[in-house]
Amino acid sequence: MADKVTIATVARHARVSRQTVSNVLNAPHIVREETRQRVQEAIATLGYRANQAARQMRTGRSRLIAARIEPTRDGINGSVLDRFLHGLTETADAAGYRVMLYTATDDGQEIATYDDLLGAYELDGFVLTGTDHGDPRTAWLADRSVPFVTFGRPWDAPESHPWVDVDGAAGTAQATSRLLANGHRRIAFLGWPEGSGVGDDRRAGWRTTLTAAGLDPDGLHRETEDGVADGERSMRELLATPEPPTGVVCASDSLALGALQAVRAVAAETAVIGFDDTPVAAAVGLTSVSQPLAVAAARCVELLTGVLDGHPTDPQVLLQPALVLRHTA
Amino acid sequence: MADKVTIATVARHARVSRQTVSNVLNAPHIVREETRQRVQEAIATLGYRANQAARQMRTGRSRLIAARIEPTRDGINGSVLDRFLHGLTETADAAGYRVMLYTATDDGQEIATYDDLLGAYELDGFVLTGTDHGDPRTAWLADRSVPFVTFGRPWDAPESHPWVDVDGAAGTAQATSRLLANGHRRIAFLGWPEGSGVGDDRRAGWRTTLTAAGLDPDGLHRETEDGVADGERSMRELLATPEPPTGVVCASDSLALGALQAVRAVAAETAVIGFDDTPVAAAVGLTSVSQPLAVAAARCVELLTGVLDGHPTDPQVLLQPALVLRHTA
DNA sequence: TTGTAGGCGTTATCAT
DNA sequence: ATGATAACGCCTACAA
Repeated sequence: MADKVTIATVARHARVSRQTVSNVLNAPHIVREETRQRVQEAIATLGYRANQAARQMRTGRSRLIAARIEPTRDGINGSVLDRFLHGLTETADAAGYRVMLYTATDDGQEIATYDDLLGAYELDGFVLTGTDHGDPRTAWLADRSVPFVTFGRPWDAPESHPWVDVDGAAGTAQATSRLLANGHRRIAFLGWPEGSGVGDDRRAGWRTTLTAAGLDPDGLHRETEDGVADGERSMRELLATPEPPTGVVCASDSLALGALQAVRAVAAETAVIGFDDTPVAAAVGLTSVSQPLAVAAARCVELLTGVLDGHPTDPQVLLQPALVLRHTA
Repeated sequence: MADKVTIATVARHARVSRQTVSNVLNAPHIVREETRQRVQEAIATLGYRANQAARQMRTGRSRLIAARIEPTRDGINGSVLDRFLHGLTETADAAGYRVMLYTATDDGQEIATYDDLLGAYELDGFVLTGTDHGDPRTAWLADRSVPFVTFGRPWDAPESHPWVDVDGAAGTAQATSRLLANGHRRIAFLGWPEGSGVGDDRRAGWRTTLTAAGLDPDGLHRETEDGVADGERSMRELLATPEPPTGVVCASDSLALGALQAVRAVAAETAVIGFDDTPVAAAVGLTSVSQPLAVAAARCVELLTGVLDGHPTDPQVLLQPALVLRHTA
């Protein structure tokens, strides 16, 4: 490794004081143009980079944000997080921040990790994913006034902290409308047990759309855990009813894939729409609701850096999903 | 936020000097047991955490390693990286390191990022994925003696740097053997154009196994880009030959999924085996070769921290994949 | 507009 | 075995 280039090296090279170099970096407007040029040149030729550790010691800011990486549970929906993280890293980078990863198996452990991360690395902020009712993590962070954003609404208290989310109800409403437009009248919904914010939201979009069309949603929905097998089982049940649905909207691509298998097993023609537009959906030709993940990630970074850099933006962002049409509906 | 707890706070609380606290942390053996206990207690009650920035300034080490997150290209194979990153984060954590993310669109840009990261954050090391023949990135890092490990062999010079890889040839050999054991004699291979280390390796496993069984592999393989549509097209070609294969081994789950669709389209019974055991494979019941990604990640961290902490281990690790049997073979 | 002095929290060196 | 002192690179007063 070459000799370390510090602010002093640059100062010597540009024949100015260290302070002037620092000013060029942090307050360019107070430096005379000619001097600024000379310093910039020196910086470029020497390949100087401000040492973050030293800067952090002085300013207390690390320009680091943390995000959790989860153990691809079901696998199919895991790719959502993957794409979100990628977007996060790109946008953070552009804003001069870096993303640090951590894992946690439960909320308690995750909070302990916050403590660690904050103490050791003085992280500037957190991006949380998968929040739910009464999330202890947000309370902990808020108590200590640690800046954070969640990707996902706080279902209890919508205005309690900055968040970015995708309008799931609008997504399932779009899906349901699509089926209605195609002439379907008996449209079912496959989702998760009542009580999860995300799941209830997605079901609501389907329900209100059906109701608005003068149709009765009763008996046309099934609730299970998220999984291909669960989706298949539920769909079989629906297909076995006296008046089986001719179309089904699902809360996830996993459920949709299961539904699709059930449909094909009995050689039915039932239309199927999934949620998340995962690679699996693309691969099997499944019509699915797509979340704008890159945009969501970018908004998260904007919100966070806005707070950090003192130019806060509108703290709640609800993005609209889009229906990606393929072969199944 | 509560008052910052520094080494001085702990020292005062335990009625020792700052240096003694530091010694308890970094060289416990030279501190008298009784003193050590008292200091440990103070650390615990105060919730003290060594400030990494300050430590880094002094030692020049950040306890940070970097890994790239890629834009889920095909999507199906993207989950491989996802699972690898998760493993990386977990193992690094256990070893006292943190993972920092970066993105890059090409090798040149990635190298520029190394420069940034090294200059600004003094990263301790890198974990590279997806290396190929004559990779400029490894050369750059080696030139500057930056510690790094690759997940993937340097196909040119196997001993040039530490790496961890999965034996792809062994994987396709297993797959081929499985088909042979099931009585298949015409076993095809769907892979990528010659020239990629990984692709050639996987094809070699199939070829040698067939040859060893006294069978002729000629004309039974197709090379395309990686994608579901490509796999389907190639498989259609093979199925249209006078003596179509009764089984096919694929270099990826994407190709295998395409192959499966081609097979089903003509209502053939051809056995299909994929590679990577992605969630898609699990979802559609595709038999696939599974890479031990968590283990690979753990080995990468071991290799890297071994070098960093001065107890280097065997620098080349080749792991064995396993065949996951499902419905398609 | 530019230069000087001090300190952020830690650890290495040296002295006790 | 323990303590004092200096230094890592930077930034923020303040002085010139």
